Amino acid sequence: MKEILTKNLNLSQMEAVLCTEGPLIIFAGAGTGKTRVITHRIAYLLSLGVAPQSVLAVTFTNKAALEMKKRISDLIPGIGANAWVSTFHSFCAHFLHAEASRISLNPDFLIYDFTDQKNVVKDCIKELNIDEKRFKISTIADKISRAKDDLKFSSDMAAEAEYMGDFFGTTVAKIYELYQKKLERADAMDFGDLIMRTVSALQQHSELLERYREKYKYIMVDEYQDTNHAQYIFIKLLAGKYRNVCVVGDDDQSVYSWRGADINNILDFEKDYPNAKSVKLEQNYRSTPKILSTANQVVKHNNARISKRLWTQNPDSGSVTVLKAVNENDEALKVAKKITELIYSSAYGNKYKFSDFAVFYRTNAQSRTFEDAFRVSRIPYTVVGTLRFYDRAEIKDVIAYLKLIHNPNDNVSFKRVINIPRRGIGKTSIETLEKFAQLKNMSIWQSVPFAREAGLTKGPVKALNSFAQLIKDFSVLKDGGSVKLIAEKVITDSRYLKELEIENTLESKIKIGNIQELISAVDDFGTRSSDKSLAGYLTQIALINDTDSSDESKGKATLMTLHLAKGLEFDNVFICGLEEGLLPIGESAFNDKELEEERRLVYVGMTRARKLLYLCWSTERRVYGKTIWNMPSRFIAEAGFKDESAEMEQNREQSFQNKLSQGFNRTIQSGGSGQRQNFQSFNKKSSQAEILYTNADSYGYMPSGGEITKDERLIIPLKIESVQIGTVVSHPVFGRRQN
DNA sequence: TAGCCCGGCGTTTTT
DNA sequence: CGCCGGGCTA
Repeated sequence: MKEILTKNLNLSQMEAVLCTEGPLIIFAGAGTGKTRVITHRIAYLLSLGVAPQSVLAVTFTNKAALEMKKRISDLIPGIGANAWVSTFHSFCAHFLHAEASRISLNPDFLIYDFTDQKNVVKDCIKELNIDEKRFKISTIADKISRAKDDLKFSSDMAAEAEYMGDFFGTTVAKIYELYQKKLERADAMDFGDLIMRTVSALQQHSELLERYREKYKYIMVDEYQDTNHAQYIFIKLLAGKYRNVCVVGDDDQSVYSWRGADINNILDFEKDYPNAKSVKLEQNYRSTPKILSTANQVVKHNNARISKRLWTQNPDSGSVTVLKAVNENDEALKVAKKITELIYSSAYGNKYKFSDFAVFYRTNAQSRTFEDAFRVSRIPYTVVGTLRFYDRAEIKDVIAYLKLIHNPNDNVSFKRVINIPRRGIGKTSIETLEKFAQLKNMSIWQSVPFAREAGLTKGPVKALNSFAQLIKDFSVLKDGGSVKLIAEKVITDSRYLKELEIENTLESKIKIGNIQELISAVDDFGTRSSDKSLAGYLTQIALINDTDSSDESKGKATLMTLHLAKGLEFDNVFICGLEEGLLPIGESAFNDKELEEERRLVYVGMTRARKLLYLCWSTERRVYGKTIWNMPSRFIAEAGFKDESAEMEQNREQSFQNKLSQGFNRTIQSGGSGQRQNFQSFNKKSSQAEILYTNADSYGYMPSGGEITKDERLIIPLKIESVQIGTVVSHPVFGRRQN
C-alpha cells in the first residue's frame, strides 16, 4: 500500500506525504502537483489506520473539494470516501446546523448571498436616513463582510472608529449593527456569519471545542494563502490540541487580499507553529523552462514572499512572445490570428484544439473585443464567469419564492417576488407596509393581514392577500411534497412562466430554458441528496454555485479574468491588456502591496501555460468611450523584454505625470499627434532571458536592429493532411502564404 | 403604478 | 460607451 502511495512522487512530495504528525506547511508552487500531494497524504494517513472520520480537509471551492474527494476515493476505494472534505463555508454550515440547539440557533437558517446582503444594507441605509451618495451600498456591504472576515462585531467596529475619530467608520458600524439585527430577525446568515458564528461557538463552548478537536485529529487546508483571519482562527482552534495541521499554499498565488485573504497567514505559519516542518515543492510538471523562467523573473520583484524558484525537466520548446497592438481591436485580432495559425499549423503537427487556448485579462469588460474578433475569425469560444447560473435574475426569482415558502419572514425574498410577476403592488405600497411592519416589530409577511390598517388602498390590499394565499398554498407542500413539485408549482401557479411565454422574446425564451434547467437541477437534488427537504436544498444552492462548464467548454477557446484562471492550465495562454493602468490596474502601481498583488496575478496567468505564452499589450485603448494611451506594463519589462534606451522609463515617467495631472484618466484624443513612439528600442535580450521575439509582425514594430529571432513560422493549409511544408496555400483569412 | 429618461459611474469575486 | 438606479411624469 505504502509503495503505491509513494512511488509516483518526487522527493519533496514524498517528504510532505510521509510527514503526518505535527504542523506542516507545504509551499506548493504552480504546477508542482499540489493536489496529488494532498490526496496522497490523506490516503497515506488512512493506510496507517487513521479513521477517515478523523480527517478534515478544507478547500475554498466546491470544485476543488469534489476533485479531492474523487481522487482520495480512487486511491483508497471504500474508506477514502469517508474522509471529510469540504469548503470552509460548507463545513461551518453543517456545524451550525448540527449544533444549532446547543448554541441557541434556529437550525433552519437561510444563507444570504452578496446580492441579498446588499439589499439588506440598502434597507438599513434608508431606515437610518443615511446619505446614499456618500455611503455606497456595495462599499458598505463589503466593509461589513471584511469586518466579519476579521471576526469583528459591529461593536468592535464602532469602538475602533470612535478611537480613530473616523466618522465614516462610525456610520458603517451603525449600519452593520442594524444589518445584523435584520439578518437575525430573518433567521439568515451571510457567508461571513457562517465562519464567524462557528468560531464564536467553538470559543464559547469548551465542550464543543473539545469534541471537535477530538474528532478531527488530522486537518489539512488547501490554498492557505487565501485564508482570512476568521478562517485562520477557525483552523487554529480546531488544531489546538493535536496540532496535526497541514497547510498547503503558494504565497505567490495570493490574489484575493481585497476579499479579506491575509497573506500573512501563510508567511507567518512558522511563527504560529514554531516546530512546524516546511516543505517546498518546486519541481514543475506543467510548463516549459522558458515560461517558468519568465514567470520567476517577474515574481521575484516581489518583496513579501518566501523565496523559491520553480524548475522543470520538461523539454525546452516553444516561446514567450510579446504581441504589440495599436488598439484593443487590433489586439484581439492579433490573438485570433495567432490562434488560427497555430490551429491550422502543420509545424505543430496539427495537434492544437481550440480548447488548448486561453485568453486572460484583468477586467471582464475586456472580453468583448475578443468575442467580436473570435466570431469574425470563426473561433469557438466560451466566456467564463460573467454571469453565473444562480445569479441570473429568473433563477433568483424562483429561488426567492422557495426561500419565502421556507421562511415567510425573509423580507429580502418577500420584496423580491411580491410584484414579480406584476400584481399591481407597487413601490409605495410595499414601502408603506414595510414601515408599518418595522413599527410593529414584525416581518413584512406578518404585517400583510394589517395592510388596511397600514394605510394601503383597496387594489394593493386585495393583490397582497391573494399573494399571501399563493404562498400559503405552496407552504402546504413543504412537508409532503418534493422540492421539485414545489418549484414546478411555483413557476406555474405564480404565472411566472406564463408571463415569460407571453413576452415571447429571445430573452424570455432563454429565461424559460434556464428555469427548466433549474427544475432538472432540483430534480437531480431530489434523487441524489440525502437531505431532500426544502431547507436542505436552499442550503446546498447557497453554498454551491458551480457553473459546471466542463461540457460547455469542450472544443472552445476560453476567455476569462486572471482571477478565475487560478488553478487551471492550458497549452497556450495569452495575457492581454498588459499596460500600465490596466495591469497593474488603476492606482495600484502607487501602492506596493497592491502592485505586488497585480504582479502575482500576472504570475498566476503565466504559470497556467504549458507550451506557449503570449504577452499582449496595446498602445491605444478605448475605455468608457474615450481613447487612452497606455505605456507597456512594467511586467513586460520584468519578464525580460528590456528596453535599453530607457525610453520606457521615460514614458512611464510621462505616464505618471499624466496620471497626477489628469486624475488617472489619461485621455488623449485618438488620431492624435506625434505622441506615437515606435518602441524600437525594445531590443532583444533573449540570450539572457531565454525569450524570443517571434517576428516583426507579431511585435507590431520592427526592432531597431531589424534582426528577428527565428521562431517556428507557420503555413496555413486548407486541407491540413495533404499539405507539405513549403507549399503555397490560400486561406480565407490569411490569403496566400508560403512557409 | 409603471414606464421613461437622465445622470453617475465604471477592478478583480472561491463562498 | 453602456448599464443601472432613482426620480419624474402620464
